Amino acid sequence: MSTQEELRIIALAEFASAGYSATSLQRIAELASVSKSSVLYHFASKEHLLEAAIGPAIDRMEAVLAPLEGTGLGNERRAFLEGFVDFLLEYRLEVNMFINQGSSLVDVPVIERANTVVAHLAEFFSRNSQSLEENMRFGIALGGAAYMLCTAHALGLDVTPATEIRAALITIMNELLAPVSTT
Amino acid sequence: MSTQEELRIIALAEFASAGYSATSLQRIAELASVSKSSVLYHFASKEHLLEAAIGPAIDRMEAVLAPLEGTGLGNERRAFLEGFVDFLLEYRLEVNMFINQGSSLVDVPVIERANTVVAHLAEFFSRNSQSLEENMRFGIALGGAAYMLCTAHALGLDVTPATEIRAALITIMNELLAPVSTT
DNA sequence: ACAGGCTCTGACCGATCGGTCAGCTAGCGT
DNA sequence: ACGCTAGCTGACCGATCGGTCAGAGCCTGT
Repeated sequence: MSTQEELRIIALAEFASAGYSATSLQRIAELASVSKSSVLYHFASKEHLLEAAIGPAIDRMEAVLAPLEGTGLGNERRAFLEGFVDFLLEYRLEVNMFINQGSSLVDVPVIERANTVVAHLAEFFSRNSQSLEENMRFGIALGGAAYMLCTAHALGLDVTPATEIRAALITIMNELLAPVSTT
Repeated sequence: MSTQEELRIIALAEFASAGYSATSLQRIAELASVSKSSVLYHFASKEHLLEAAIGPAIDRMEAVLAPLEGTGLGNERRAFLEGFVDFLLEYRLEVNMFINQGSSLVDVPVIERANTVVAHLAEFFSRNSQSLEENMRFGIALGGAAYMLCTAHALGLDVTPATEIRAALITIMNELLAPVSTT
């Protein structure tokens, strides 16, 4: 694995667990057994490193959420849900960052892009829900699923059997979103 | 309002929105229109300020979760749920901090206390659930409710009618926790 | 009038932050 | 043998961090 790719992975893990602003370039360099200068050789700045770390996840999220731009989910709801859950499972660390630091890292362009996508998602469900309670179901389902996955280990939850997790997540979220877009 | 109390409130808001490590004492001082030295006069250190800011919320959380230490919820489940939701609504900012920064602020004693309480909560539901899916329902319900409340404004959600929010939250969480401890 | 404590402040400290820069080294094409 | 480039480094920069300290201003009890 190239040094650049290794730095990307280490930075993502540290940004997600300790927080972006609490993670110094010095620490990333030490974890990768290189010098701080080397980090700044591969990535022009700390912000560029953040962008490289979470950019792919945002691209994927945009792709997953693209079908929502149309009139509605229609009969493809389950497929959308599966795609969304797969996204959560594959990009846990990045989602963890969006969830926990998305609001505090405003003014960082790449985070702004993630927030925009999430806002679109929220707007879609807000538009397709007919009451405050339905709207809250969306928030709990999506936020809760993302939150639980990211902090499960901190709660002593075992989430190793990925396929079982996936099936349970889809079932629960499907229930929560039941009233939405069944028109 | 005393300067000390004002600093506590300002610090809590900043810690919750921008993050603990991203918030400098200088900024808190400026928001309160006092000097940084004055902040450190009222609170011995940044960590003491954090403790003062979120300590009351942890006390309250411990009180709300105390009934779980026994054999189970029994027929007091709804009362517990209402107490928990009221806690979430009253201490939104503090809960936001536990959720978003609880894992990254380890080694700070007061945060450790909060994490311990949350771990107890998780352990209780883990013990009283009979499958992975039930366990995940707990995570989604509690985490999702807390998450949604704290970041609702960032998602464009309007959560001003507190009584309506409260009723909807209790309804949804009651559904999610339905299989748990109905024995 | 005066002494003492409470509140607050600016000057200052060492440490660490993100970032710059000149230069070292190894490999490779010619 | 030569020069060029990619990868990497230590020394260094100004800014900001959390925290210390001596002292100013003010209010109150005596």
